[in-house]
Amino acid sequence: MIVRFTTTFTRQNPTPKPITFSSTTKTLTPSPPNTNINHLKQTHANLIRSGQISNPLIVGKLVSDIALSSPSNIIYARSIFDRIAISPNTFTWNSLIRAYSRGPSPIEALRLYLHMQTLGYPPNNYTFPFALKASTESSARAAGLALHGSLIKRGFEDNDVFIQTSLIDFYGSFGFAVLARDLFDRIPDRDVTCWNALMKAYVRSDRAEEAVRAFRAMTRSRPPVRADEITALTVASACGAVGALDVGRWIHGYVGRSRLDLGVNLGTALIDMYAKCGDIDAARAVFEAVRGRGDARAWGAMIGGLAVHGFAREALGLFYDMRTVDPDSVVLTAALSACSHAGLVREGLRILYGMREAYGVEPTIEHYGCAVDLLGRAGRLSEAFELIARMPMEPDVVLWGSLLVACRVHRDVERGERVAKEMLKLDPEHAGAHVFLFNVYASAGEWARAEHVRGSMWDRRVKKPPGSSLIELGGACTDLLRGMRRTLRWVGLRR
DNA sequence: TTGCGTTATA
Repeated sequence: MIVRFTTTFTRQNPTPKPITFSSTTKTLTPSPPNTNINHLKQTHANLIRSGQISNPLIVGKLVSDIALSSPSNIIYARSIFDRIAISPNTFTWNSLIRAYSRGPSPIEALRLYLHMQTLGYPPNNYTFPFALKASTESSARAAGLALHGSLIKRGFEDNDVFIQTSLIDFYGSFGFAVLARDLFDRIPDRDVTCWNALMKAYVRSDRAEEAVRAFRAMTRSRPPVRADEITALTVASACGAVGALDVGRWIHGYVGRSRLDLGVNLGTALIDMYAKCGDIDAARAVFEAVRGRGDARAWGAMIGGLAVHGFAREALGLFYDMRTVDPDSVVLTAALSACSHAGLVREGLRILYGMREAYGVEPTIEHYGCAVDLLGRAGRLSEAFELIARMPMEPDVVLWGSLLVACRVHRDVERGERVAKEMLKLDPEHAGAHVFLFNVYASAGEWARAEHVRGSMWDRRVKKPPGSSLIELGGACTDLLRGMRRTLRWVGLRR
């Protein structure tokens, strides 16, 4: 195999160029993997010819570039790594750990991290951000905590902003906003990235108001820290989460004023923010500015936004308008949800059954869930059950949950009871399923069974979370009760 | 050689 690359290469390029691929491959990385990997294979061949394959620094870069070019190439990279005749250095280990941490099996990065140490290679300051990323990606909380301990012992906690940012992200991803904040406060020279990580930590801990507050603090900090696209995108998603339309509009204006590039990523975040805050016209306007960029995510945000605003026809029109962009799994979910909201059963089922062939997207449980919701809302409950029986995967609580709502709306007590019982098998503490069963038994006068359900709720300490509504008041969102109190204070009816 | 990144269902 290697020989074949070598001959191809020699025929095309009799005089191999000096090894400058570190800069060329960097620019190649975003291009489609098939073309990219051929270049990398040539580079690999070239290295073998020139004998530089035994240079650990150069091989490390090659391994890294191949592994990062596409997740499917990690195996190829690994095979080179495993064959390095002389012992690999820490750089090479880091490169592979980095690649795995961003690929489909980040846990492999943690295995390598342990492995390098059993072979006597100590991790350095570059190793920890990758290993922490791998812990975050694979939800390996214990591993991340161990890494934190290990890096403290090695004295990296206080003097490396990359490691500190990775730690903020790690704790933030588990919802430990206080720990993230604590780490952040101890960073002497804060750059944009660690501010961004802090804001993201707040968003992930359901404290989006804090994220917005942190953003304001960042703009006022000394020395000044300039916001970048990721700042704007994170703040926009925070605004969407709490419905803070005023701040959302302001960040949109800020993007224009500070000449930040409104690329697809930022555009997608703004579309979603406006849609979630109820300003669908503003969402449409942003979408028009970025729709030509050929990114399925922007389309997904727009189609989904239109669907929840009741513009199902427009959403589907947009979906069928996708010519140059291939719909991804999310776009198809959004299209199905549009059908669901508009009661377009046949259209939705056609999308579900045709998606593999038409778009090459394998239906997931989310797609089946939408279709079950679609049938359920339309009152076609027996068909919903048939679909569940035919699915290639086991139904989850979310899927049963949408069917339970449908059973309640269409007053199908018998099926509802079955669904609620299935849900309690999967999640014995599910509040909604308990309440449903209780109401069914109580309204049928079956007090013994109703009492039994109530007892089980008591034993499991299941509590139905109280419903609440949100309103925006003075640029921030509060729950309705708090908002009303504030309003009453304003008009002088309350102190 | 490094850290932060948006979208969907219920």
